[in-house]
Amino acid sequence: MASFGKYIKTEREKKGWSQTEFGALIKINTPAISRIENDKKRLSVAKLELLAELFKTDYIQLKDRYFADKFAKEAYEYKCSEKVHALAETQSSYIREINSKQGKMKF
Amino acid sequence: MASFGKYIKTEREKKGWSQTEFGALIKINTPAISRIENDKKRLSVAKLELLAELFKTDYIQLKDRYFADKFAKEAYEYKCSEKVHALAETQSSYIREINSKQGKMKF
DNA sequence: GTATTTTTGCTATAATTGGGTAAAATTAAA
DNA sequence: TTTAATTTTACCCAATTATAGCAAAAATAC
Repeated sequence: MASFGKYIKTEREKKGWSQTEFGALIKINTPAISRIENDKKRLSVAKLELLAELFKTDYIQLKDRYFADKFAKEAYEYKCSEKVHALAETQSSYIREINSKQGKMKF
Repeated sequence: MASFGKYIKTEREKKGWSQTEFGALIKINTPAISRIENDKKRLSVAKLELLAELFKTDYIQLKDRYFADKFAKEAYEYKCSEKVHALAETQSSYIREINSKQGKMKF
């Protein structure tokens, strides 16, 4: 699976939009689009909903893809072991569990 | 598996250190230790190596634990699906693959 | 060779973060 | 219960990180 940036590039091209046209739709200027597509900069999370609409794709899946890419890059940057995502999975289950029992999150 | 903050608290107590004593060793003041143990703030990544020494534990494993906690919290905060970490795993493999083929990372 | 599209450099500003001080609250000990 | 030690809260700040924009260079298409 390609990076999130490459995914955006591919989908944008499928739609036949230039970076400038696409940028106008999602309200980001052309240089920023370029940097996003080349994974030099990250699309802000706030734009994901609009992005899903523009690409006519499922928002939740898009968000998962976005964060998966983010986590993978961070894990790579900090030289985490291959086990880190499995551990994160365990940790997520734990968080879900304690938050279904008691009410709130405290972090 | 408990949060990273609770892990620190547990290990600190095993050593019989007060937050202040532990803080002196790791060079962070007492209130900050409290916030870290209660998952209100995050220990800076730069302290992980020293932390591993103090706790006499493996640095790589500690780092994995730290990032697993970070990823899990972020996934929870943004309401990612349970699939996100598995996706991240796939993404990590992809990054490792392209970086063993070509030389550098560009992100 | 010109026009369109994409990328790079640089800059300004907003947001986040890790940690600091002082003081309040809690817990333990006398 | 008073005092002493420990932990937590409220508020603040410096430094990094992110966002976003313009101008101009580079690349691609026509």
